[in-house]
Amino acid sequence: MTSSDLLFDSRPGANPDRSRLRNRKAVLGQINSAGQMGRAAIARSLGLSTQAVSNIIADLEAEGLLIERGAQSAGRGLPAVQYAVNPEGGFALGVEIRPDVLLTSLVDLGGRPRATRRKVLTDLAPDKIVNQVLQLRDQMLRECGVKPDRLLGAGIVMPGPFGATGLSGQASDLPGWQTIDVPALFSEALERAVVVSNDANAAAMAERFGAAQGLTDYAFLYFGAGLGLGLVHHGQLVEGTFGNAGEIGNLPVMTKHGLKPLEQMVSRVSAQSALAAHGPLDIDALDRLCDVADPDLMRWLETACDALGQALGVIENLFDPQTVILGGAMPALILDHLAQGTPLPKLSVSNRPDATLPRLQCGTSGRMTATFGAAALILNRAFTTQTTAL
Amino acid sequence: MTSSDLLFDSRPGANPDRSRLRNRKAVLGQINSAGQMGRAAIARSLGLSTQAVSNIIADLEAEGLLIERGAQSAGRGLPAVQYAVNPEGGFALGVEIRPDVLLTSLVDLGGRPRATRRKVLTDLAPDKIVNQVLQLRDQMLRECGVKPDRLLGAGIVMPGPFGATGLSGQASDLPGWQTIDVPALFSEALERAVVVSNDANAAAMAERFGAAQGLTDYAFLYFGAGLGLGLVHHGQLVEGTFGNAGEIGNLPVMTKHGLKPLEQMVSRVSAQSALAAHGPLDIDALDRLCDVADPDLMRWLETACDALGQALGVIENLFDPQTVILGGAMPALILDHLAQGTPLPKLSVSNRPDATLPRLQCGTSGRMTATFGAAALILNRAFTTQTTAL
DNA sequence: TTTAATAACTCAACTTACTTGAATATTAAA
DNA sequence: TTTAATATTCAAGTAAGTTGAGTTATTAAA
Repeated sequence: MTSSDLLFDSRPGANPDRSRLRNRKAVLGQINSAGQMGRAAIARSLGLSTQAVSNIIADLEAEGLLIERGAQSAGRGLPAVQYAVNPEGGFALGVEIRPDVLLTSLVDLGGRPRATRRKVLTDLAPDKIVNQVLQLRDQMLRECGVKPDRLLGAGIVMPGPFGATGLSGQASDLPGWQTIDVPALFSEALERAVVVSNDANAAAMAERFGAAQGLTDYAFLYFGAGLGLGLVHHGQLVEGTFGNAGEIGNLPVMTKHGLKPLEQMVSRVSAQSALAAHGPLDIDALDRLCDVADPDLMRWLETACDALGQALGVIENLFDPQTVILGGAMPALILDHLAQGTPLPKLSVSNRPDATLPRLQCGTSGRMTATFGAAALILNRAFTTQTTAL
Repeated sequence: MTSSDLLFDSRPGANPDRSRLRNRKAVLGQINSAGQMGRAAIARSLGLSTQAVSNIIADLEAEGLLIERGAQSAGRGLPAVQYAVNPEGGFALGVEIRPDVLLTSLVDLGGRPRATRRKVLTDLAPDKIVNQVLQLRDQMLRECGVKPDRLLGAGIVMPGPFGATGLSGQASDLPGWQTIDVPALFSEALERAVVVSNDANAAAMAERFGAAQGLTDYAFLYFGAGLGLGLVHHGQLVEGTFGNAGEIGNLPVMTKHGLKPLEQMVSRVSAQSALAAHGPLDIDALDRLCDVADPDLMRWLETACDALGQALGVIENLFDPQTVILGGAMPALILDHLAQGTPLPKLSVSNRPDATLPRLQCGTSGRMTATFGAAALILNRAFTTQTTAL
């Protein structure tokens, strides 16, 4: 069994092969979310015998997916030999296709980005983009000295919503891609497992190696051009029937000027238009304005926080998440302001006197979070078993 | 292995025992959602060998969980012997505890209610209620001639939200139950598997044997005293960190009189208060008013439909469900009016030209849907494997 | 009508991966 | 120093799914 076999295969029926695969993922996932662990502790947490875990660890270590971390004494008894995920054990390619630009990343098994590329797009034709991706993949693999066979797969992020919906036909759509079988296209070209999702979902997955490490139920509010929501339930994305769950941009919120769509109050575009007097502003310009506490920006922040608070109430009451994470293509300073300044709704199931996690917090992977998240979609496949229920 | 072993045990690690259990559930679940199936077809759908399915079917049939339905020819080749779930094979107890009344049901493995009981509560003390439940269980088992060992488990429905939250302290709370370990309480008394959830979640599960048969992703809007939402993702409930997901009652909706909480516009209580001039109205009285198209009720319906349409937009855009189902303690006529009269939001990911399912429809299990659903929580355990991911 | 193709199903032997129980090593507490 | 607790490995045992050959029933073509 090679490491790329770790991905996919999730038919409902269990047989020795698939059980083995499942257990390997469970062991890796457990170690990943705990940082490091010993055989016996893993066995207990998974409900397996230590012998079984021992065998699996031997395999995973031989394949380079795990590394020994020495023994750690914890009270009476023989100290347990600790194992951790070997970041060098595998890599995932992250691809984010936007109407204007192609972003790629190479992320290691530890969730750390090792290389990134940014390429302005002039031709959106699928085969052109596939070729660019192949080139960028090779560049990044070479740059990092990674052997191609260590590449587990690729995650592709594309603008949603997918298919013909009441929200389609927006500026974010990629012309010429509507009728394409995207997973097949990339999977054939890359000869690897491929997962496709939207930016908010990918960003949510990226946080499994950041703010959401060890969490199983959380939401991610993603700032792209607009605003998207990524939902994680039991460690898996809630993508919806057609992959369009989390379209929160049109959520109506109350403002001084009546009801407005959320993303008209809370998004990069909304900030930019509130600051139109300053001329065209990119993210860095916004960052500088925030740094000097520009009054126009502060006013926008106030209205944004208010709107965000309303959205937070809806998200919390509908999902009851462990936490809600903010991130995306916004200056970290502004995200901080939002996370700190947003009024936490009182009428919420998350308004608990005994809460241990913050109800709203910032993500850890910065502006490229969706591009890294694209890769995290694949990494998640190595750490968990997908469940095709019913 | 006895049939009650079918429930629970869902540790992450796979071993022969658990794989067997998993496969048994998968076979049962597949047959249940398809109605009837042959060995080979099941094997294909689950990714198992026909031999494995054959062995499992032999066991399940011997245990009385499956019944043969004769051979069915489909093209060339030996006709496949069809199997269906034997409704008599197992039963689940449904218990709904409200502040004023105790409702119970006995539901067979086919999802059909076989007996119900309703008992006005004067004493809410946990031990008193447990005793009542034991009595009602025995009554119902006797009435239906069901042997006690055919009882798989019990689902308990209680008013949410659970734990101390910003929404707690409402009228629906059960005094004296806040600090109780409810699953343990009933599980010890009944000596059976016990699942606890809220009314909306239970109602959602009830529809797996009704309007949502064969569906894996849908939402259920439940009319109780207020309004609740049950979310089903990949055939499993999305209950949230503390079991409080789906608290949609406080969702702000726009009305002629400004923003109002959804359940102030769409709920039995809201209908009753809109019709206060008619004096106190129970569900049957509402039904009669609807039947004669009472103008006050029609006016209420109009505002309710408008509010419901807004909520529907939020649900659809956040979850992208296959369908949204309406049900609960409301007259069927009113539910029909709501399902028909609610404006389907245009700005929605569910607004698809090629949609095959209705975006909004009525459930099939009537007023007792939460009580039946309580039992369905258990039945669902017999047909699917829970996944404790990460 | 005969024959070939197709598909479902069973039997018996085989394989795989987990479990069990005994043995050993290491640490902390008595 | 002794005892209890815990981690780990080894070797044998077990359970469940797979494989491949053979049987039976049905459709479609010769």
